[in-house]
Amino acid sequence: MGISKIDVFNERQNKMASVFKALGHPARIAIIEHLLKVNSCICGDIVNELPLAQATVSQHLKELKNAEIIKGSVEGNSICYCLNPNTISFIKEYLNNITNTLKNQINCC
Amino acid sequence: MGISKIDVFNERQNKMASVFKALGHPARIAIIEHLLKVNSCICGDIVNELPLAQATVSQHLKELKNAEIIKGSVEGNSICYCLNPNTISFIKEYLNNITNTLKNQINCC
DNA sequence: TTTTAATATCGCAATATTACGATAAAATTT
DNA sequence: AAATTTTATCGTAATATTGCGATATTAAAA
Repeated sequence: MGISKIDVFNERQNKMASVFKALGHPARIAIIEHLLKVNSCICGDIVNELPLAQATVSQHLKELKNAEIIKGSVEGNSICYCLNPNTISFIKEYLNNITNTLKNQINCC
Repeated sequence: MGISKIDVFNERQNKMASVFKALGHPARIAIIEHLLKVNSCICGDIVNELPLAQATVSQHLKELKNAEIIKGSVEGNSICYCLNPNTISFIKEYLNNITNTLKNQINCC
């Protein structure tokens, strides 16, 4: 017991959940906001920006990369990170669908 | 160790993370999609729609309610649930800000 | 080639989440 | 009032996440 029953949900549901889950931690939100703030790709100063150990930041970056929320490319002896606009758009589209469906809906609450 | 360091991040970051976290489980995505599918509020048949025990569904509903993603109101001896459009809009705005900032950004990845 | 710098991974402890049976609570029906 | 229906909560086991020190890896610099 206690194991997530991801096999009983469809692929889209699992995909959406995993993207949202990746966004569901303040450290990862902070990473995203830092990437936005510097107005370019980041090659190497993310660790210094966060009040977390290097190993921890690396783990969070990995999760954001797995969810394709950020992209990373090797640049010399550091790695450049930036947001993946495709995934942001993907989430926005999902939410737009929700909003559009809600518009035509009879709500009692 | 291992405890989330939510105290070192700002309020907005923690708020965003908690909303995304609430969306970060396929069962909760399925609940949301079911609420959309029936095209109205749901008074009582969520449990039968999901391949999960009643206690588990109740727990997921609670999390969605805590994150203000759904609203619930008592209706006779059942409870009516529907999506909270405000929270959906809140998330969309956050993502719009990201997209807008990305537009003016020099990306190297 | 050795040193340095930047990231990633391992291993572990602490904590959180997930799932569900059992039971409680509250309103409806009989 | 007793039975039924609906939802919430408790307790607990299984699993997942978080955080970090230690260590590995990889590339640049000296």
